[in-house]
Amino acid sequence: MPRVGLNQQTVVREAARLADEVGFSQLTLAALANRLGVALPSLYKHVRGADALAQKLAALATAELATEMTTAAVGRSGGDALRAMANAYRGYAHRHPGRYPATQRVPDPADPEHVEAGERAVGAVVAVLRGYGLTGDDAVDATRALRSALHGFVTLEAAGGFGLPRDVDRSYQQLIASMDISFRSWPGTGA
Amino acid sequence: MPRVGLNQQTVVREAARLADEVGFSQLTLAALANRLGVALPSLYKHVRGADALAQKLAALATAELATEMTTAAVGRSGGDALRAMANAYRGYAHRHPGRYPATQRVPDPADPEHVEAGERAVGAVVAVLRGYGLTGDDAVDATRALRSALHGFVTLEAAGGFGLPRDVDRSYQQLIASMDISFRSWPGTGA
DNA sequence: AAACTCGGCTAAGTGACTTAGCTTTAAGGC
DNA sequence: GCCTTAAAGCTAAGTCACTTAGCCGAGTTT
Repeated sequence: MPRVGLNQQTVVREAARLADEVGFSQLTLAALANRLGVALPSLYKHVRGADALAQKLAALATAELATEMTTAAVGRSGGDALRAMANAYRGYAHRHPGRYPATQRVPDPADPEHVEAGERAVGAVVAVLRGYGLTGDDAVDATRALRSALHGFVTLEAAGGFGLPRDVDRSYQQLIASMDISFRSWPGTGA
Repeated sequence: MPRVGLNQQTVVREAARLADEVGFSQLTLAALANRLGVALPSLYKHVRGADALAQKLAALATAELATEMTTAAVGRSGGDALRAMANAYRGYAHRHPGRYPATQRVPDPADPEHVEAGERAVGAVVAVLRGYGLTGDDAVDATRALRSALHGFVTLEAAGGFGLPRDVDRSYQQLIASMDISFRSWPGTGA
């Protein structure tokens, strides 16, 4: 039997592609093995199992998302940076519907790349909020608020929770605009 | 063999209890059958299968959540109503960690009770927003924003995405306060 | 060329869901 | 009070996904 020449990276990358096609919850080792042209148990030479694959996929997707968020915000500030980053966030979820859910997995402390990717993602948000003068506790609260809003919107949208998809773009822009207003007069700032 | 005397309602109610104990994703027909004192295939006399059970559980949980949201907001208005409803929302998710994820399933058009429950939940939000003078397109956008924020926060919190759980309560109150500010000067209102 | 590593394989076991088909309970008609 | 019958329970068996064990040959190293 000729060797296919897999390694962990090729396996995880193909898993990401497959997840985007069939959905994260439909990602199965059998389908992945089939796609890679090997028998299913052969995958265990490269990943420790289904859960470990999901974790590695999370690390990959989180790193990609963090990069796109950072890139979008660079060279901008305030509402401009916020809009760019928020649109990058939702754009990633749209382009990678299978990878996005993976990013919600809490980083594995045993995987430095995963931890670093998570820190970069949060760091991108914190950097944007610093442009609003938010630091310390306020930055923590505001970061959580922004993450909640973005993640919640994208998740509900993906789940089909918004009825007709017609005006979803506009609703998202309004959400961003409302967050912009909130951050300018953040509750804890003046009081 | 004496009959246990199950029906669909008892099965779904027990599934809800079990889900709260072991988690929605760990809810299994085998465990449920064991809990009810019957063999696994016997459950098929009452529910059509695992997916149908999840849908019925979604209908139950959505109805409960809608009731709690409505009850919390009744007799209040503006920021008062918003705070009460938001706290009821998160409170339900805390008290019923297994049922809450079920509420994210889009209502099954073939299940009138499920559809009605979903409408009541959205109706509760819309009613609160009417207290801010938000109607029409603005109400649609604001409803989506509020649902996104609440759902996103609760989901990230449940997933352990907020690091130390110490100040999560305060962050939630700040989120609500920021939504209150947003709704008072909703982006689309004045412009 | 021999040896060794390692990436592939087959075989086999577990747990979850599902279907098919049988049995027996319990209710209702006669 | 018996007989019929719908339905609630059961066992048996099949599918699918994940996992482990252990074999074998390809490719590299010496």
